Amino acid sequence: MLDIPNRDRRTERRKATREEILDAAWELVRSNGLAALSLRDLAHVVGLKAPSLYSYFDSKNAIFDAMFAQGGRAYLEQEALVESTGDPLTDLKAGMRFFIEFCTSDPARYQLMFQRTIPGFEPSPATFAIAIEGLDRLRARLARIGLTDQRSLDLLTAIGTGITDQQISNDPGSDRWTRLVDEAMEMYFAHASETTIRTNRGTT
Amino acid sequence: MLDIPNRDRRTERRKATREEILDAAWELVRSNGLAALSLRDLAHVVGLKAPSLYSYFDSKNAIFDAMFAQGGRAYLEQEALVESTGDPLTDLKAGMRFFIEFCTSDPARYQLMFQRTIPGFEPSPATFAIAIEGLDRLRARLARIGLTDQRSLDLLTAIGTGITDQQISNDPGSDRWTRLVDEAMEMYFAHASETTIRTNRGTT
DNA sequence: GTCTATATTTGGATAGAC
DNA sequence: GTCTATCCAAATATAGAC
Repeated sequence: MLDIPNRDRRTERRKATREEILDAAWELVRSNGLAALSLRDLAHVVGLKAPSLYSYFDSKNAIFDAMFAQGGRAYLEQEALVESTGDPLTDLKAGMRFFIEFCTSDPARYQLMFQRTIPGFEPSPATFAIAIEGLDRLRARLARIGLTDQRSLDLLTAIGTGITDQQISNDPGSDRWTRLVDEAMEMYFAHASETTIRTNRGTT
Repeated sequence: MLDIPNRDRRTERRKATREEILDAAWELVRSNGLAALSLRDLAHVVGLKAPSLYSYFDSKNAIFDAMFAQGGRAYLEQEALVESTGDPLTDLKAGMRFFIEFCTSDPARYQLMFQRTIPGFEPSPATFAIAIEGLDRLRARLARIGLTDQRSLDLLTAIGTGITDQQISNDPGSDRWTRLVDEAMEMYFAHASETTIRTNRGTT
């Protein structure tokens, strides 16, 4: 018998280092902000010199792209765990609680994925597809609840991002706005129900 | 008769140039974004070289500070023009329409004043005082409508900033979210009224 | 007050030795 | 794959002549 036929240790090591780099990048952007990420700092954290990073990523934006993709996959994974009860209001609350928790728990990630504040960065098509998949899941979830018209969905996303932004901007690390989620969803649900009924009456 | 006794032409000219510079700065940040403002570009627009700006402002942040103050004064002026009818819902709608219009009509100004995205910039105490005055006016307006508890105010600001952010981020220059203001305020008002009544019943 | 020239810093990115 | 050395670009800010 000869040696084990090329169980690519090299590729595995390479992948592991890539993940080390991305982990360090998250650490840095969480403490210094997204805009402050520099390749020198990043390399230093993982014990390399800046040019060595180019063996793993083509550019700084390629690193942002990989981070965006990680964020998208995390969203899909966690979103799948949100359980449906069949009761519209309960499910609406749970869905919104999840979204806001996902966003506020990592402001740097939120900034990267949902606000577009890095000059010159756009996710690659492959990465963007992950984000689109996330939006589709959200739309499907709301459709199951009975919400399909654009106007209602827009109002809902405004409430969700409003709570998220206020929480991140004005009370980071606490819950002054996030604790309003359930109340906000009750308010919204009452309104949406009434509007739908009224519309149906008008149409029939 | 001698010459007119020192009607400080020098000081007036200086002030005029300062305003020219600030006008040019607004122009640049509106078209290129707040973060992209450079002193070279700015100087070029007003027909100067970069170092000459230091005759008018101590630093780049001093320019941002002056812009912030201008924004604050504009807010106070325009806010004073919003008329009160005495009808709570009508006034609530008008107040929120004003706020959202003020913010969305100039995203760069909104970014400067309400989001804190410029690394290293904080408004000076004098400038910040203008912003505080604006917040006080807002609080007074809502108190006249009958809204005083923090929770209700927080929910309201979340809705306002949510509509603003979504409009700016996802449909700039149009009205996909801003047109929802009246509906959102009806929803909110119905909820706030109900909550208050319920609370009063519980208390009495 | 405005200019030229320059200091200083800080990035991203590349070349080529090892 | 990693390094040293370097390039290149952009930006704020200062010094000193005029």
